[in-house]
Amino acid sequence: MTDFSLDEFLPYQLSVLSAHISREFSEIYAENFGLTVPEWRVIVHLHNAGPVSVREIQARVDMDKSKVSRAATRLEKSGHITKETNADDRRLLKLALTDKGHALMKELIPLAQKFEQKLSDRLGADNEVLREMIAKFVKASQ
Amino acid sequence: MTDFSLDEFLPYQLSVLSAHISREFSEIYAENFGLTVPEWRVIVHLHNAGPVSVREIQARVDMDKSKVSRAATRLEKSGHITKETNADDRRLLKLALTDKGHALMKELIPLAQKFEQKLSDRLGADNEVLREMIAKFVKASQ
DNA sequence: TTTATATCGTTGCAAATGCAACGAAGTCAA
DNA sequence: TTGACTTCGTTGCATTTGCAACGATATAAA
Repeated sequence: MTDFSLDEFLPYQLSVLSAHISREFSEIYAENFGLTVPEWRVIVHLHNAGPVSVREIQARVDMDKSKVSRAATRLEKSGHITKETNADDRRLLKLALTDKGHALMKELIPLAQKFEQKLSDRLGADNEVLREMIAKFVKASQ
Repeated sequence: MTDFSLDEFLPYQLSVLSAHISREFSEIYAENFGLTVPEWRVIVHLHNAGPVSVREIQARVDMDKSKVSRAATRLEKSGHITKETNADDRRLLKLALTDKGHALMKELIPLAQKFEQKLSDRLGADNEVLREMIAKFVKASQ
């Protein structure tokens, strides 16, 4: 009988690891701010990149466009972003943070940085090497 | 304005990496055998561990019990596993692979090993170190 | 025995998901 | 200008998900 251990299967390990860490972090911003993961990704990207289209976010943040669209709708309803049509190309939207959105980011970013620090502590001596390797692996897998 | 890059945020990187690799692999067994990820996890665990309860799988395979239960129901319908009640404790189920289930595993395991090899090639010199570090990280995060 | 409490697997339900299809808007060649 | 084709964001739909609640069974104390 062929032997095979799920525990040592890299796709499985990565999935478990990612799920645990995502949940750990999302509990922070879900509890405090009522955000979902897609909303978090959209709002962070808008904070970094400034006003952009749905298509732009979709490409940069690894989410289906319907997921982006729905997250953007919720963020608009909660007053964190605005949606305008791009005057140059009226197929495109221009999503942008509101003042309320910026204020939210001002609270969220320190929490994210604190969480990053927590992960670094958890990794100890492996921290930098592991991060570099994962970054390389991400690129090689895209 | 505080700066924060999603690209360098470890939870995000892990999520993207895990999603890509899971999809890459699931395309193999989804196309060829019509399995979902939860079904794959259940059937692999049964192959390794022999007959066990839903509770046992839930704990060992990092899935909610409802997910395990539904995957098991589908696997039973497709003839890959059987469900019996445990005679010693009639609250428990005893899930076990059928001959058809064993035959499926005999085909699937080589594909999984081939995929592992592909990932190892992709990782190159990082392969062993990264795997060790991830295993450690998984344990530290549980 | 009776009663209270815990555990097991299933199910109902609301929310989230991926995917395809859609209308609107843009492009470009005939 | 027309018509074919592409791209954008939204939406419909079937499926999956997480979570809580449930009945059934087991355990243990009164």
